[in-house]
Amino acid sequence: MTESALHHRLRALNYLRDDDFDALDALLKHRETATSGDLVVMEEQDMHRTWVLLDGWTFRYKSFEDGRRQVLNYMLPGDIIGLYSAMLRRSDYGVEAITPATLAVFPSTELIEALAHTPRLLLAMSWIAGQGERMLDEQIARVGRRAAAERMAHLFLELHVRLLKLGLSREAASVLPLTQALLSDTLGMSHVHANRCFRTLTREKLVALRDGQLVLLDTGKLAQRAGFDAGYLEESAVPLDTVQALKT
Amino acid sequence: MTESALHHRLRALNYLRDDDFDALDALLKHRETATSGDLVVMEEQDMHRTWVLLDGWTFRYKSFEDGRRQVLNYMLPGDIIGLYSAMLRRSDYGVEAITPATLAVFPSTELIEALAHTPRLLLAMSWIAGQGERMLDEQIARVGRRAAAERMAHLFLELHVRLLKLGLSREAASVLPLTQALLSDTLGMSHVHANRCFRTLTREKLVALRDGQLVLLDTGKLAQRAGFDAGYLEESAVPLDTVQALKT
DNA sequence: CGCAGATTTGAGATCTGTCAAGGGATGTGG
DNA sequence: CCACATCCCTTGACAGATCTCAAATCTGCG
Repeated sequence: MTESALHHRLRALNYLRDDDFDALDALLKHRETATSGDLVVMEEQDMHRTWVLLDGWTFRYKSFEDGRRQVLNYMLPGDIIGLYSAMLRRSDYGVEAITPATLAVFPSTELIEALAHTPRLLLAMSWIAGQGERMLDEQIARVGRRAAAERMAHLFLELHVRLLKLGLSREAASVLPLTQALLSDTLGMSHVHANRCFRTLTREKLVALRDGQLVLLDTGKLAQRAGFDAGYLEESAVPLDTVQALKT
Repeated sequence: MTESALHHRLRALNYLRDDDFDALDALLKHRETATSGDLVVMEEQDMHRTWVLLDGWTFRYKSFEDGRRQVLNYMLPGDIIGLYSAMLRRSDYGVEAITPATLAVFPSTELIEALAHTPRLLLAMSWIAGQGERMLDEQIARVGRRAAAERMAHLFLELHVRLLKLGLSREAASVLPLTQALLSDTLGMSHVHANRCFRTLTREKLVALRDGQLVLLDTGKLAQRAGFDAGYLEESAVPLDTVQALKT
């Protein structure tokens, strides 16, 4: 089994043991693939499964009866989809693939069982869940309290930093597989206004469309433009005394 | 020890045993009180503790350098503050009491330890975390994709339904301890506009200010006004097969 | 009484949405 | 190869929503 982004992320925690990883690997046996536009999770669908995104981009969203849609967050390799599936009867959200994607999928009950027997893995999963919640917090603040163009620049930087941490991008720039319609649904604005904001950033030479791809040109200036502080993305190690408690 | 809102909430799950509750009670020994306006958690503060709100209202927020502020969610009795504290070095958010409040407080490491030894409690806590995330999701959709007055009506209903479930309100109406400034920071609008939306709802006889208190007059019409669907607040029981996995 | 905080309102500037239309790229079927 | 459809990006014009600035009222409190 190849080393997945999740493995890499967990290994950085520096306290999981081989048998913890064995328990994880046992979950990740079954694979699924999705192509761009495929639904991984349908809204209102019964959720008995959990996914680990191994490769590709997906996003989680809610849609309204009248067609409006709100993107909640983006999931990149190493992210977990449906961590709470075992606890929730139905999903309130949908998950769709942006790029071709590979996922590991398993019954949520198996996750619960695994966590119940490997407390260090439990700690690690909680840490991942905590990371996810911090990004949801920031999405709320972004949509609620930032100006439209700053919202966009801020989102770009969040994704850039996440890609950097995953080794999927270079320091200077990132390429994002996002359409302006998707951006507008993420940032809570019309697609026309999303285009206006994007064009503004383009004229400022901060971003560009090259061969139909969204390219970040100057992440430093973007950060300044957005008032971006990557603190909420820091994957700080767990304090040692917390780990001590789990030396079974 | 009196039966807390958290106990009541967990008891409704119908699968926790006495020893699970014992483990919980062991955590809840130490109490804190806060008065209106007190900070329970400071932004940027080191977080080694977790709180269980026993009584009163608090809210969680992020603030910007320039004074802007975004409320992320409201916490009512039975809610947990800092569930991920053990994993995160610093808090990215603050927590402030709206009303006089009583909280149980304990080192986050104790929570981890307790969860590692009582898998059913782990499942229950994950369930609570899942509830919390569903409300964050809805807050994103509310702020991102609803019109201002609908945002407000929608928030009112979320709080009303939560109060109902807690037995802290009557079916017909609720009284909310929120100022319009706080509402504006929750809904992502200026306090002037919050007032205008509120006045609109007032003129429609859906809400009122009585003796300085925010009163919901007609939750049925409010729900219609907001396109409110309480589905995301349903605390559905865990499927039986999930629980089976934990019959140790 | 004076002060601080909360609510309320008006006026004008600015932001954002809707409607409408056009262009470019891509893919499919004939 | 062309005709056509589809999807995405782009722009202009106008209407409507929302923000900022400013000021007035009210309440509770010391």
